[in-house]
Amino acid sequence: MVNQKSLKRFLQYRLSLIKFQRLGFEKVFSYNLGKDVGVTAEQVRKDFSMFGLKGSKRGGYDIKYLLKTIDEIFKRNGERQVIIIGMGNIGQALCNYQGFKENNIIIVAGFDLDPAKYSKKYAIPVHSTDKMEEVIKKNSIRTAIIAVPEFAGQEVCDQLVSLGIKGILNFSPVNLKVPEDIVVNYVNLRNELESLFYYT
Amino acid sequence: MVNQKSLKRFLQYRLSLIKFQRLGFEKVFSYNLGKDVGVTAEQVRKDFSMFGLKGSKRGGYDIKYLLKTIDEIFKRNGERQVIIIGMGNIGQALCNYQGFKENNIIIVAGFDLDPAKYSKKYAIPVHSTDKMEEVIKKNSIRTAIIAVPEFAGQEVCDQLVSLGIKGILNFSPVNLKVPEDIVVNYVNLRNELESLFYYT
DNA sequence: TAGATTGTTAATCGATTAACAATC
DNA sequence: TAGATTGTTAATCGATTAACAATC
Repeated sequence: MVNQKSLKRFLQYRLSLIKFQRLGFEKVFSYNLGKDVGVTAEQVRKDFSMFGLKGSKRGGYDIKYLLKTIDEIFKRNGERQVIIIGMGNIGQALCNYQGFKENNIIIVAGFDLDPAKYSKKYAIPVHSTDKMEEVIKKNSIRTAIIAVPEFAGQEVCDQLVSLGIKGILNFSPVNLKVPEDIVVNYVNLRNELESLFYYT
Repeated sequence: MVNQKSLKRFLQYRLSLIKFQRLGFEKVFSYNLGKDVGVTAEQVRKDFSMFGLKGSKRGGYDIKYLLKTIDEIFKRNGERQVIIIGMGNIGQALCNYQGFKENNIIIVAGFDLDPAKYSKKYAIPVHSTDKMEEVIKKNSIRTAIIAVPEFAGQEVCDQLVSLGIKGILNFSPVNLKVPEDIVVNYVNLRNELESLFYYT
């Protein structure tokens, strides 16, 4: 399986490439990108070669070509759909997050156990978790965000996997057990902040 | 400097220890903790020994003692104060985040360039960035959250460092250049989600 | 061409895991 | 005591970096 870290670097390369393009550049060298993103030039070349991105031994890399290929890697040309399970604090914030909308990531629906949340007051429709299967099948969803409390994390994860979800962004503070073809990215906001108090 | 990854594991050990305690246990072995948190028993023992946490060669580790020591590492006994720079979508969500409040992390104030945000409509007071110095000095703040757009990330970071901030939680998609005694934790929600579409 | 940069193999580095002596 | 677990040193592993031949 592909290196998750390098995938995330590609998204940073992309931002950097757009910057260079705006400045009028058409080509970049590995050390230009590396410096801007904060990695070595070797890392950039290694990442590119792993994904088959080719440069020219004199002229460096063509920005347009790189951007086009990176866009393909992340399916940026189509609409990218995702669902959220758990409409608490984090779930609600994410469904309003501009950073997703601006990058044609569509949050199709949210799911929650609490019927009080099925009203129309959110930016996305919110359903009972019973309807997960229906929504996933109808839209061929492959990607989901788990934003439920600790106790429900693994159970929700198991459901999602059984419904064909391949990639999970997990905000619950649980180490999820998943089959090896499923990818989980962990975000634990509390730990990221709290660990800094060590230095206080 | 201390390993950031191991610091974050300690916070997971803590959650796990609390679970064991609720179940009536007073002692745990390294393999109990490891299994629950999703790391090896060797990792647990290594982490503990790096921070000087001692167990008994027969009875394992004392839960109360571990929790007490971990609480000290993260200054959990006092009030832990932090500020947010950038009251956009992410900043607003964070200042309502229960996960912080429940763990005596206090967001003292938010800062933003937009005067329209200085009103009283948020859970925390929001000021002009001009007032950062005053607030940081008065409260002896050492920890800050950067939630500004890309273009402002580095500038805000430089300001914070010059005002004595030691730990930064950075939500802006920028590789921050900081002196080596400053610790930056990166959270890039968009990258974490978008990288999953590779598997779609 | 000469110089510069890519692409890839080898070396390094850091973190994780294995092994095992110490010992409760 | 015998058995089990810690604490730590050595081995492994994976990812990053260095080196350099290929070549534009």
